[in-house]
Amino acid sequence: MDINDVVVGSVSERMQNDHRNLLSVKNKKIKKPRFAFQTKSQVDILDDGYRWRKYGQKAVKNNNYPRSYYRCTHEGCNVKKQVQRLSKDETVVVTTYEGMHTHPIQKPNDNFEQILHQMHIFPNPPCHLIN
DNA sequence: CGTGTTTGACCCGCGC
DNA sequence: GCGCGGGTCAAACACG
Repeated sequence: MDINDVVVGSVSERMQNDHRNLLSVKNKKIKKPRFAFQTKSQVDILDDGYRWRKYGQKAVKNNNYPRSYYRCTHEGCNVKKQVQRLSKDETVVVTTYEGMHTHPIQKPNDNFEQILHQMHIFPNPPCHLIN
């Protein structure tokens, strides 16, 4: 995919509450970092340099396309990510990262630098919505 | 043979 | 208490 296809914007639709997120919010102000962004790509496999292992796939309401759940395969790195495709626009893919990587990238990827750069630009769009 | 995907079952919180 | 929606597990399978 082309980096130019990355759409810089916040996710309009609110993501589901995470159990752990609710817990941490309840206990403290600690909120798990959650970065969501949309990409315009034919393929929903966005390789950002990390190794992802799919652990689930569920259908989404109001959406004909399923949502895929991925987890970082690195030991001790419990970063999760879910990829969802909009039924409205098949070419738009919503990618939501959960947690932060604490290890170097395992796979060189030129696009990743730029994607990371894009991600750094955004704060946490749905942050206030989650809390 | 090691690693990642598929896919139905399972679990849990919530609303009725 | 039960059903449902959403998230995860894990065994079987695919592929290099």
